This record gives sequence, C-alpha cells and structure tokens, in this order.
Amino acid sequence: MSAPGGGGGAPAAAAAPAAKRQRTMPLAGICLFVPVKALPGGSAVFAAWKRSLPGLGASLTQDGGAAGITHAVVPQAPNGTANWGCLPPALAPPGPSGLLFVTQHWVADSIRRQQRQDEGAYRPAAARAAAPPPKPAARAAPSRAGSMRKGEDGEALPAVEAIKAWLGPLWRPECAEMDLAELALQGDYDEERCRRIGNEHVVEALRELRKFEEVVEALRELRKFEEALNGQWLKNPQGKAVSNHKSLAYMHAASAVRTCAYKLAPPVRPEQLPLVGDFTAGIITEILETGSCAQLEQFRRDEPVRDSRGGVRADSAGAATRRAFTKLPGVGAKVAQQWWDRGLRTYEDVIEAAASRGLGAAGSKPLVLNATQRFALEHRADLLEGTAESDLEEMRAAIAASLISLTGARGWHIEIVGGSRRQQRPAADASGSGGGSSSRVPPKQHHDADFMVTHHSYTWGEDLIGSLRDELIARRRILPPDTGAMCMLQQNRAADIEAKLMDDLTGASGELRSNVASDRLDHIFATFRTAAGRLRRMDVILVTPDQLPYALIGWIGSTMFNRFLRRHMNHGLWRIKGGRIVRVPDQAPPINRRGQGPGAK
DNA sequence: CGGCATACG
DNA sequence: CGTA
DNA sequence: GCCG
Repeated sequence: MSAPGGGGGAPAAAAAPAAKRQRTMPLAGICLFVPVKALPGGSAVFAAWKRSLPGLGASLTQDGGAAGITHAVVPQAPNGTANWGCLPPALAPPGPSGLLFVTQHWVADSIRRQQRQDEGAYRPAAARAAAPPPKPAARAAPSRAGSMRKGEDGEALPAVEAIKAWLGPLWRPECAEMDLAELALQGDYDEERCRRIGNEHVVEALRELRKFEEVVEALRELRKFEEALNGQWLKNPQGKAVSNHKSLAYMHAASAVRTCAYKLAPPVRPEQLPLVGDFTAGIITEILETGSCAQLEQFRRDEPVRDSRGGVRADSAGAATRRAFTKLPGVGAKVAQQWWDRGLRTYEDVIEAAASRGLGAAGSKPLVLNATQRFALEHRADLLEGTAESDLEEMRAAIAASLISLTGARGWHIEIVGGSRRQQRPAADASGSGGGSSSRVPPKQHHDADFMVTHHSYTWGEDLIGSLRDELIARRRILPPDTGAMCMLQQNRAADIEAKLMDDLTGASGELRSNVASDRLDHIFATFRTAAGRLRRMDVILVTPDQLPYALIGWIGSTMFNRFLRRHMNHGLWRIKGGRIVRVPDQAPPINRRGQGPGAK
C-alpha cells in the first residue's frame, strides 16, 4: 500500500526537487540478493533486472556472502509456496538483522511502478515448520583420486591414449583439449558401425558383435528400468528437478560403449571409457563375462535391488512390470507405480480392475482410467508392436496428399527423422541362403515414425499444422482426440509465454520479446491408421526451410546426442535458441547458469 | 559439492 | 505428469 | 553415478 520510501504522499504533478530525486532513485541504498537459479525466468530475468535496477539506485548480487545485502529474493511458486531452500546459509531466516525477504514480485512491481513497494505486502510465505533444511553431517570426501586415472599399476592407459583408442579414426589432436560434452559429440554412434567394430570376417563379426551389442542393449535396458523405477526426474534438496542420476549414468555408459572403436573385453576399467566410472565399469565387465549382471537379473524378476552398500533400495521392486506399463502411451512412472501398488501385474489385470469398478475389495478405491489409458490398453497389441519400415511410405503419402489438398502447392519435402531414420538398416545380405546370421535379424520396429515437413518456396500461414491435423482426421488417416488416441498439437507459442513471463517479472516489454523464442517446432503427435487397419504412432514436424538444418540435427540425433550438444553449447559461447544455434552476442558476455562470466568459480 | 537439456499440452 |  |  504505502511505500516506505515516503513517496506515498508525494504529489503526483508539481514534484519538489527532493521528491523528484526520490522518485528517480526510489531504490537507493538497496542491495538485492537474487538466487538466479531458483528464479522463474532464471538468468534472463536477472539480466533484465540488471538493466533496470541500477537506474533506480539498487544493486544486485548473487553472492550470498556479499556485504550490505538489504533484501533477499525468495522465489514464490505460482501456488504461493516460497522456495526458502535456495537461500545460502548466510541468508537463511531469520538472517542478519535488518534483512528483508521479498518475493520476485516485489522487484517486478518496484520496477514497473518505478517506486519502492511495501516489503510487507510481498513477504514470502513462511517456511514450513520454520525449520532449516536438515544438513547431513559432513561426510569424508570420497576422494576419487584423479591420479587413479593414470597408471595405477602401470596397466591403465593415460587419459589421452584412452580417448584416442576410444575414438579410433575419429580422433583428432583437438580432441585432447575437449571437455567431455564436446568429446561426446565427436563419436560415431551408428549402430551398424558399432556392430562392425573389431571384426573383419562376417561370421566372426556377428558372433563377436552379439556380445558387444549385448553390452549396449543391456545397459539401455537397465536405463529403462531405472526410469520406470524412480521416474525420470528426482528432486534435489532444494526441490529443483534433476535428472535421474543412475539413468543418466547408464545412458552415458551406453553411449560410450556404442561409439567405442574397439571390441571390449573383460575386465573393463574405468580408465578406458569416458563417462564410465568404477561402478559402471564393473557392470560392463559382468555383462561381458556372463551376458548379464546382478541388477539386471533382479530387475527382470521384479525383485528389489540392493545398493552398493547392500541395503535394499526402497521401492525398487516391480521394475519390470512397471516398465511394461509405461510402454503404454499416457502411462508414465507415476501411474505405473500406482498400478503396481494396487497389486496389478499385467495389462489384463488393469483392464479387469477398471471394469469391476465398485466391485473391488472393500475399502479399495475403484481404479479409474483416463481416455488415453483406456485407448492404449484396448489397442495395446497395435501400439506395442510399433511401426515397421513398411508403414513409412504409407504415412508419407498420406501427409503429402493432405498438404497438397490444403495448400494447392506441390513439391512438399517430407523427410523421415527420428529413430526410424537413425536405425534404418542397409539392405540385408541376400547372399546368405546358407543361413548367415544376418538373415535372422528381425526387421526393426520403432515406437513411432517421425516426419519432418517443409517446402522450399511455398509460404504457409500460422495454423497450417492445425489444418494438417484436421485434414488427416477428415481423411481418416489419424484418429481424432475424442477416441482417446494420442492426437495433440504442439505449437511454437513459447515466445508469447516467455514474453509474458518477462513482462511479469521485469516490468519490461516489447524489446525483450525478440530475444526469446522456443526451440520447439510446430508438431503433431498422432495415431495413424494404416490401410490394413493397424494403429501406429506418428509425429509430423513442420519447419520452415531456414529451420530445417537445425531441426534435422535435433530430430535425427538421439536424446543423448541432443543432451551432449546442449550441454556443450551451454558451456561455451553458443546457445540453442528459437530452434537455431546462435552465438551469445558480444554485448552480453556469456554467463553460466549462476549468471557468472567466464572464469568465475 | 554443484551440474547433469529443455519445452509444450 | 506425460511426451518429445 | 560421474565429472570438474
């Protein structure tokens, strides 16, 4: 209500010089601590504040130990809860005497109104139970000695030599200077190449490479189990979402093995492969020696697994069953856990539990499925079968026909992307009438088919993606959403959304709008009906010709490749923005996620 | 000990 | 939360 | 879990 700065009663017009000065520097003397990482909008909002606040007399810092901090921003979630956990110990409540805690909206409104707002009206919600987050007792540093990487008993390879061997012919001298994210981008993750590695004769290659491939596949399976187990995301003590570290570690290891230029043999040492440490090297060795490993076997039998200290990991039972549940569209880790907890073990169990609604055991709540889940269960045979290469041409023709009909333009460029492109097999060796193993390799099935659509000369309007969906529905090639089938549109609306966020948090508008954009593209997630009546997941991505090269990188690369790419970009002078790879402008020195410049610790 | 990719429906 |  |  009233601004403590005394401006509340100042006449609006005819301001006295003192009042004017007060109004031009309404935040004089304020030093604001901003936990950028926890702030909605993050460093972009911080940068906007940095442009506005000095003009009002305030200074900003991200250093919780800095002297003279008068205000600490405690970010407030949309639901009103305050994130006290992001404050450094020095500023933890009650904090130094005189320190004021405010939400981000105090800053935004102060900027917007060019006037210091009443801190009391922007007080963050009290911390739950007012208890500081429990700090685990300081543990002895595990001290995974860096020196172990080198010549422990004269056998381990020096790091550069290991990288050289790992990359093989792809190695260049520059690789010696790269960090892991960049190094990971140098690999060749081609599945066929992986299969070929270390093998000169065809028969021998197939036998040898089967074991090699088993490593990759087993690791990938482990990764999936971990995701079903924990959910793809965990929460750190500050409540921030972080990726599941075990899952990520398995993904890393699978990548390292997939691109390894030589045939692995037990024992595999952590020095050999990037991103593979003691734990994972042991797993790989066990897989090489026995074809599997203890954890994998336990997961496959739905048994709980033990951690490295021998303790049973809570909630680790049922991983295989839950993994199977999550293969249904619309069922993620959470729903799968709920089904498991109800004692459901098969798809049939789920269908039965849903059908006997109200007739279940006393006290048990009826199982309610949403439309997506009902559809997925009903058509699970089709959907779990996946998409074969033979379906692709039919899909492409349907997309082309719809586009030509909608726009009158011919010459649409429809490119297969995604896993079905990455894993396309070369023509099978037809000479093998004598039973070459290659002829027994089953045709690949992919969970969906992805098509990237563009046109080199025709310019389309904003809602072509929506029209395309409607046309495909009208032609009965994809199923409408009211069936419960997946039929979603994703549009590039992020520019609007982020601009609104910026308006909300900075009081700014307009000029910032051009700086923010989405790296998502107009996109249909659909369920395709083949001429034979089978249902297949199909995605269509619509891009302009100038978006195409960037979009292809993102859509042909694997998830892991995309993560390495973005991690590398975030380390350096590049960003992926608006679907493009752009240089950080010179005027805005590159900052890390704490808003610090290069070289900052 | 912090970081680990990111955004839409 | 589910999906890419 | 692995890395810097």
